[in-house]
Amino acid sequence: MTESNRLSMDALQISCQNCSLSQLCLPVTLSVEDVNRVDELVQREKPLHKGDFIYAQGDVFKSIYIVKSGSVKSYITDADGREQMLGFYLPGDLIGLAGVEGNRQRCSAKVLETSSFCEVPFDSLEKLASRIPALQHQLFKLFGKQLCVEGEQLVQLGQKTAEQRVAWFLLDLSARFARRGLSSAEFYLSMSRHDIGNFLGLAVETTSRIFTRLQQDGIIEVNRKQIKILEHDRLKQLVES
Amino acid sequence: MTESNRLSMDALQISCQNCSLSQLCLPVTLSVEDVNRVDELVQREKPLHKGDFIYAQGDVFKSIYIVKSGSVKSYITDADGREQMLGFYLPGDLIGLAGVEGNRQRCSAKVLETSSFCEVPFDSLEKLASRIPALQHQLFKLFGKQLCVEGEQLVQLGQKTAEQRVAWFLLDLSARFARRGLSSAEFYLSMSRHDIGNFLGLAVETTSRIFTRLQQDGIIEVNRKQIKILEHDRLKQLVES
DNA sequence: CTCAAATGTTGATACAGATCAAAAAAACCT
DNA sequence: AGGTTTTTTTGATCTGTATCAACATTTGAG
Repeated sequence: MTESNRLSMDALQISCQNCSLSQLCLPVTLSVEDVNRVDELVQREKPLHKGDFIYAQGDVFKSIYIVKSGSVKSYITDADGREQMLGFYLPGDLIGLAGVEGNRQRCSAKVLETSSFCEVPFDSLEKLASRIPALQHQLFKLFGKQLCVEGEQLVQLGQKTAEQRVAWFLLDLSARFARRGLSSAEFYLSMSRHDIGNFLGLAVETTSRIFTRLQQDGIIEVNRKQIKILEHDRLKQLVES
Repeated sequence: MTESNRLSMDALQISCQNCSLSQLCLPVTLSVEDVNRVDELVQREKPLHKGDFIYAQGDVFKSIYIVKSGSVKSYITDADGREQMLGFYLPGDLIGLAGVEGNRQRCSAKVLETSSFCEVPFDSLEKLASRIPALQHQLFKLFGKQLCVEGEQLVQLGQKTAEQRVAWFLLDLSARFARRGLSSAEFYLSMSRHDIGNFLGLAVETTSRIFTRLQQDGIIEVNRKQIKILEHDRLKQLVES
């Protein structure tokens, strides 16, 4: 296959029109022309690798990003250098919205495994949004969704036991994989135990112990980073009890 | 003073044009005409009293609200009935943004003391925003700001000790009062110790003890709900240590 | 004004989860 | 492949904060 061939195939494959993720990041009835207008804004860079930054805390805010493949973690580093995980992002998820305020990225976004992205310059997107009401509405909804996600996280950190937090974490991921057409019962954790613990406000050791305990109880099966949920219902019970 | 007199004075007083809070909720250079267009959307209802709901979790999302006077708490009630405080709102603060997602209020907003509000129907605001780019931009920024606020909260809940959380809480309020032209050193807490504890992920007893300890250490002076910050710097040190 | 209910404070105790320590397992180099 | 580093697991101990209990204070209702 010649280089030009590959390029044209890529160009064909990569457009919002036929992107399987568009139901996640553009779940709105935009006309074909409108989708194409959005599509024209999208910059598709080379894939990034594990440990690479999409952006770092303090960077000038320019674009938002949509995960096309792979996964990403975002976290805040506070005054005394400690990190607080804010979230993990899967294909179709949007990253960087909080940056609008103050024109600076409020957190760092680091790639957990080789991943690719769509980059959308926010000022262009804004301009387009004021011409396409449905797009504007969609953007507001995406902001609102992010607020809900963080609200749910606050509930977890504020009230739940270590076991409940881990159970919630697994169920949340499970549901998110399911929405992407992947197995809700068996999946791979691209983030470290340390990251999971930090995200949930727990020490690494506690996180590890809970995984072990859930396995001993026959609720999940853990194989390193591969997780199998054996008893979805009991996991759910744990979270709500 | 006749009834009609009072009404007209109210009408005069209450407009975005001359509202002292507009720098908080509309901090953007909109033209006089544009501000008036926003103003036309604003519904100003009678004040609500302590314990009244602005909206309850699950209500259909219709409007966003700006606190004009008084204060408000917002919280999520989860499956097993426990509440998690999401935030406290002061004059100029916006409430209800998270509701855009799913068209339902994601949390309840309850009035902490007699308070008044501006209600802005969101669909009208959206329509106006697509005609006024600066307004659209401002709305995006307000969403972004809310995301930052919640991100900061996650850092607090995830990493800090009880003492650090209370110190942060006091400094945060202090700064917010200051931005409203009120004293940053002395203020009134309209929320209960229970609410503060819940917000910070602490038991009431712990919260109360920390207030006492901070007072014993000469850092603050507590008189029931009246707080005086004596040593702003030591408070700041606590948060960052 | 008086009593009941709600809110706040203080003390004693228990325990979940942090921290310390060390070994085991994986991942990463060159 | 072999050696180094990183990540994960497991065990022992410690501690901050929750919980339980009791009392004090404030608020609110009639």
